[in-house]
Amino acid sequence: QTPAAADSAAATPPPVRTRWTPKPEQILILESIFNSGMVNPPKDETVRIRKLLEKFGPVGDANVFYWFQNRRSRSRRRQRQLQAAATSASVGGGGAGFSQELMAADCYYPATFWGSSSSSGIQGNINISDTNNNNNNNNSDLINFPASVLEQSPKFFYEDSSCLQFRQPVITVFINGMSMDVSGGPMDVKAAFGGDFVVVHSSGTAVPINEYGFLLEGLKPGENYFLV
Amino acid sequence: QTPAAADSAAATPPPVRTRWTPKPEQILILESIFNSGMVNPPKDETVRIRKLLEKFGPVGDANVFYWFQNRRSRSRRRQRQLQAAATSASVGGGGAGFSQELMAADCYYPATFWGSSSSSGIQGNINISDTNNNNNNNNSDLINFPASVLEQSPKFFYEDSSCLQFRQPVITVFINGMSMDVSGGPMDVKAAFGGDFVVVHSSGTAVPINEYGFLLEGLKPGENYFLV
DNA sequence: GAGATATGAATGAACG
DNA sequence: CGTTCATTCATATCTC
Repeated sequence: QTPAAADSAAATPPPVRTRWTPKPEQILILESIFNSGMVNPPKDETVRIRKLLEKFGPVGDANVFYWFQNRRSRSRRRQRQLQAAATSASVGGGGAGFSQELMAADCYYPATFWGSSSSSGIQGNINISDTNNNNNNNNSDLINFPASVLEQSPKFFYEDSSCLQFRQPVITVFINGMSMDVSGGPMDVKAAFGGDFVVVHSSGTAVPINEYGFLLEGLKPGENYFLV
Repeated sequence: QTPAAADSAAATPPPVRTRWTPKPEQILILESIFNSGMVNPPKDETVRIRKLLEKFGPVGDANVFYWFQNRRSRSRRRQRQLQAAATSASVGGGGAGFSQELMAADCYYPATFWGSSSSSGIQGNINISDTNNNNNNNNSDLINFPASVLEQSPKFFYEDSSCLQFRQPVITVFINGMSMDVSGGPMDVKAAFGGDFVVVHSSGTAVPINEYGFLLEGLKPGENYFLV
């Protein structure tokens, strides 16, 4: 039953969750299975797991499947992240940021694929989602712009130190008669001027571009060009 | 679900989760990057951004990743919302070459752009994850830096002198009859003009915007536009 | 300081 | 599997 239903609104007392929200007990079970090494349960295992989980609340095979998929994916990502973090050196400030999750060991498992390669239906059953989205919540969500941000204007950069960023010289040229500052090196015409223009020098010769739309050479400071 | 309540433990032992609170300077930087068109920075870019932000306070790659993810999501939703609100406006129109395209305001775009169409490979999309390897090369012989990486409104333009600089050529156009300097590349309409306008060229055609409310292409120097 | 809002973080569900 | 989207949760921030 979709919210549509035509009839009058009002109804939506039934707290229909569009997406599965695992109960703490379910998470505990899933977590322990995962941590035991079974990070990628075959289909039949998935079904068993689902049945186990059902004792604590509605859940479908697909939910279990997705859970493991996400768990593997995110666990691995985190692993990589901090691996990389270790690689990168110091930098003072050391970041903040990351969340908890102590890092359940990501122990890989032989990997038994189920269902052959990929997808193909994960199985069609289920889902809790029986529907609906509902929600009458109307949240307004207007924009926003950190007003406070605009106020405090700071002077940024002025001190650099570790930022190997190469910067390209900015030169001043005349485009269609107007003075303009542009990158001194080869540039992406479309990105810079907003369209696939042919840049023509005042002498009448067009500035050559490569197959990607980049100027092969930078413009010459103080010269006049036209966008055609 | 509240962490409490669960008899047995849940999956979040550490109840104290302090969240990153970006400094005004950091927000300004992030906003300018986003508004410049880089709405979905690849992993390496994310790292660079994080390093830049670190000058103003502790921050991790994950924070940057989440920031862009949330920014895209919320910007997109907002855009969708007001597009829906505008749907009621006459749509088809047929012919008169004028009003017709006023509402063509929303042409979806692939999503990761900023290299503009063809930039050669800088873009890719990855995220925090990335794995590995790859990236071998880096000898770009062409690209240097996405030209579209920049700064957006000429007003704030911290001509700094250090690293990473986001700046795009500024062009002069006429908006509602007034001469005005704007970013030459794709820009965030709302951020630039202060409202969700449809930018109409003097020829009567509307300048297309993407799902985030960004102009797909920059304005043309010296041309006349109207905000509707 | 309770309620409303802005927004960082987390995660289920897809897609390719 | 990596990536991305849509929601949801939780907290920082602001207001009266």
